[in-house]
Amino acid sequence: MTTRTTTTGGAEDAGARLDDAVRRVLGAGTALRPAQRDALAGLAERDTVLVARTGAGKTAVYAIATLVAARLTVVVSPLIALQRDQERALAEAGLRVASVSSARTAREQREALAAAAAGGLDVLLLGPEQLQRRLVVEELTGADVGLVVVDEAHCVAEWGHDFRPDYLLVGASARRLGAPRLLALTATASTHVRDEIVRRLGMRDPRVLVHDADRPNIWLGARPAATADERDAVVCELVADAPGAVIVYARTRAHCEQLAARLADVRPATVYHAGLPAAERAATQDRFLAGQDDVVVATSAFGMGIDRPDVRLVVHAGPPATLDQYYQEVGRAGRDEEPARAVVVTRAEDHALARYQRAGGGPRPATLLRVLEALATAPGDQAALAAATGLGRRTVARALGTLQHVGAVRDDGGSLELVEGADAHQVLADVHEARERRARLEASRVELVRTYTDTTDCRRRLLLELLGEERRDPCGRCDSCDAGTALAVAAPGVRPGQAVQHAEFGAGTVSVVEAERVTVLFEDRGYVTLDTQIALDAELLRLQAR
DNA sequence: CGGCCATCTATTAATAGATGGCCGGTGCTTTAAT
Repeated sequence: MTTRTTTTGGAEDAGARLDDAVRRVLGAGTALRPAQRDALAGLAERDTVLVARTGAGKTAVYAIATLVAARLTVVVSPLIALQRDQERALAEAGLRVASVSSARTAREQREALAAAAAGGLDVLLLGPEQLQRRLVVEELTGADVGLVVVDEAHCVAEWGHDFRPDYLLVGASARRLGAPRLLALTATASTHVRDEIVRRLGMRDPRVLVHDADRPNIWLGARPAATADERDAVVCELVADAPGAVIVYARTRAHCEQLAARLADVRPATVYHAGLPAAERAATQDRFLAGQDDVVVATSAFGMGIDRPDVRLVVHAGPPATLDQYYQEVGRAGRDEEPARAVVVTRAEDHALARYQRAGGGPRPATLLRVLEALATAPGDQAALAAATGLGRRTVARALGTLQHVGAVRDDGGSLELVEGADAHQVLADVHEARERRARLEASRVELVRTYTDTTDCRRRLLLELLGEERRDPCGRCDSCDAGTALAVAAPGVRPGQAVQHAEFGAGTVSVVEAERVTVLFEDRGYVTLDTQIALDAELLRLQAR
């Protein structure tokens, strides 16, 4: 175990250290961008959520912070492929970096952890699952961890609940490493996703910095279709007419295959989804990134790490899962700042799939009871609980995430404990309540996608307000603005972020303001779209003073 | 919730239409067998 003491020689010294770190990471003559400067200032004192577009240099932020602090930074990253990219970039900047994942041999993993514990590393990259391994926890507990970075932090909110439950445990794991500072990074997050990131990671009084949400060079549009055939025909027509590189998003693997086959007459297209062999997926991605292929038809699997500058069109054949995800996928267009387009083509029935996929289930009450019993009689870590209950590790992780969320379980230095006085029936009731609330929120997020696809108001304003940026005027770069159907907002005083009280739905926050409608995020109901004038006139909705 | 496939039913015997059941996205991990 090594504890490094940093000599703090006043502000001048700190300033010099920062300048030196900036030079080392960005190269001589490159200045920090505003987003980077904001994030770095104050990171030493407070947990931070940084929402900034891809390419804004989020990696450089923690690289610089690491050099300034001269302590170990642990980076939680969702994909091994991303870890690999980051490792390369950080090594190029001269940082001592390693990663722990199943892509590494047991020996490499031990060496990386030993180096981390001995002060021989600047950055250690790993996935959330690794933080549940005893070996990893023990080594890192002895390390001098100053900062935990959660990269692609929207995964905490979007994947934790069902898909990758270990994401729900990242906050507790981070605190176990000696309560280091937390930095959450993401390119896109609506206000409620940001809130959830903060809550789930257990951040204390964090700064939430949002930069450059808008991508002004991307024209936004939506096209309705009466039938599936018409929808796919419109998609093909859009692809045929588009210059340069195109990404087509579909919701199912089968639909990807169908669309690619149909496109073959128009433009050659490759398919990308998680059902394909890893080697084929990698080859498809490489060919697209290298500019050898220009059209990819993909599910949402084609996402993080896709950074090709000259994508001219992103088409969605069917509605995206959520608007958060939509903006993330749209954001892969026009990274070179040249004009690009994003069009979603939908048929009303297509929203059904999203409703199904987001309904979610969560652990069954019987499963929760077994885990609760095991916790009462034999507390231990995740692996021990899996053995004690006879449940899979994944099931246990899911149950623990759920139980932590309702405050029934505490993660205390490697061992999980039942909170004193927790009553099983009460816990199950709390879980049920939390699940109902979540189901309502998820259902409302699906409806919000419909609000977007169906609006005749300015689409950009709608998207940006959801992401927490207020726009008063139509953007002039979407189909609604082109058609002249986007109107200035009629009801002044109803603004994004405004706290409101609704007669039936209770307390909420204004999320999106259209000309005649307002979408409010209610704490208990999720997103609800109301006719502004009617709601105000009937006194259903009251604006709260700040 | 809706699409798709297999099976069933009805009826101018090979095909149309109805019915029921199943499936749908995202990635880490680890282990067992070559």
